[in-house]
Amino acid sequence: MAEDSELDLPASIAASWGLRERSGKGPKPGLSIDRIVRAAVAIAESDGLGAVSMSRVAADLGASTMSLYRYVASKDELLMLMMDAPVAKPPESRPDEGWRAGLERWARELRVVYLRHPWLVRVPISGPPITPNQIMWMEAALRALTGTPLEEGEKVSTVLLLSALVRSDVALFADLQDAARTGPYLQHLLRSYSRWLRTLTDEERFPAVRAAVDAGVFDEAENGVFVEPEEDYDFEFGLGRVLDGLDALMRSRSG
Amino acid sequence: MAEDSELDLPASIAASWGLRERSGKGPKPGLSIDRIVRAAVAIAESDGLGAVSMSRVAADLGASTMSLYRYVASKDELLMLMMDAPVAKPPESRPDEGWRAGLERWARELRVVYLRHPWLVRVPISGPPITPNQIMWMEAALRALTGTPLEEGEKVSTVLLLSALVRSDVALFADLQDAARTGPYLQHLLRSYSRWLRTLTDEERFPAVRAAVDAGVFDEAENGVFVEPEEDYDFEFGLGRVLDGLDALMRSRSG
DNA sequence: CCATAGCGCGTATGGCATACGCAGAAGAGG
DNA sequence: CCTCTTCTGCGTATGCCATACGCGCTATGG
Repeated sequence: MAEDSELDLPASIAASWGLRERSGKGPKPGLSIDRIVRAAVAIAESDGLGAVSMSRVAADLGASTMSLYRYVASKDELLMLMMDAPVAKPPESRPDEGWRAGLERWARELRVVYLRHPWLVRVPISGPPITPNQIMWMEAALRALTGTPLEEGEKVSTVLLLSALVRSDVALFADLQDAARTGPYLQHLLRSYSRWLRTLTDEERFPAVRAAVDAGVFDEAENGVFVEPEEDYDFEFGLGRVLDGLDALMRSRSG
Repeated sequence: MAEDSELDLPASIAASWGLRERSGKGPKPGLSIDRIVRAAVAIAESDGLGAVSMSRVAADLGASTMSLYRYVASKDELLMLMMDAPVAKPPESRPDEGWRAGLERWARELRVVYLRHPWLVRVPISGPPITPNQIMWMEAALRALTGTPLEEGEKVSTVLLLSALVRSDVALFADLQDAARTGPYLQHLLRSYSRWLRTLTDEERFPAVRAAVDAGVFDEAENGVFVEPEEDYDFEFGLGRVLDGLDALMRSRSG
């Protein structure tokens, strides 16, 4: 009864925090959570998240499908662990830089990680983060905000806001990549998005959308700009606005 | 060759824009896209997006599974149409209110719609919006920004940013609802999130997270606050920051 | 009146996650 | 050394799922 709260965390998650004791009995395990997660990530990396099935992962490891369930209770658990793997270590905090530079760097680096693994935004999220690396990223962002006049709740809200910004930005890129994989059909649809939008929106009912379309805002996808989004316009704009808004709040408090 | 660009839009999407001519031949259709979408939405509403299958939709309509494919080319298409249905009509623009009040109202109303239909954030998005109501919401937001010193691209970025804010906020609520549906297991896990976070994070490696936990930031889920989030703290904070950031940018330009 | 286009749907295929149980491996305690 | 317990890999089976295909029918335009 003393440790009942210990027991209801998924076993593999507990393992990722290093909280499992091997009983030493029984046969030596032929696989490991780590190898399974790595294999699953490799599949997502090359063929997209949709290609990750228990049978495929097992086949790539030369094992049978059901043997995976000795290590992972369900596919959902595997997905949770997959989300934790590629984010690796968050950026170190530099004491010399202010909160703004710190958050900027944090958000940009998170975005780079997500861009390298676009399938991350496709994992259906089921609850707040509990895996180690996810928490470490949160720690890094919160650390950049220590010493600011924000309340704790506001700091967490800020981190959520920045994460949402990164995820939504990368989602646009993931769309393009998925489309490219699915075949030329969706790809063509995306490329002609601007044209379609113009066809469907008449000047009377959609003047504002038309203005944006005619200004060429949606032509990015038609050229290749979207495909190598090292420095993305949308993202930098959103990041700038959010940080400006934080700056305004802090100034109104400290001064 | 003149109309080739007309042909590669999914038929049901074209129908939702009112672009289909019925040929009048053949038997009378026993179903309609509208009824199918409504039935699918009803299922998502009551049992979650995961319960929406072609067979379930057909059964609820008293039809066979395959008959649905006469109206909808694929389940993905159905999902697209489902996303369009509940957002209905966006708020009307009020000429007397400024951009800030307009965007505030827009974001809050969008959030209310999403909160009423939390499954919306669970639909895997596959590309930019093309359905009529989605575009009308975009129009409404862009309209609130006409007359501001923002460039067209910046206006669109702003709308994307606000949508991301709404979606990420509602996603938290959707987690809770899904957990409640899945059974008491996940529900309990979510309720004890704060406790778990505290157990897993030691003071040395996670001082900032600990500070937030100890300040009670994550206790919301433990009480019922999260469940009736009519006015949510995170959301209003994020919205305020983004609008403040926009305000700063506009001031720096117009003055 | 009949060709044709649109309709409903039965059947079949190939995928998926995963429950269950068996057979064997290997350390633990006597 | 023996046996019991625990853990392993995995074959089999269940019940979902989306959807390709083709047949029989219907109603209308020519």
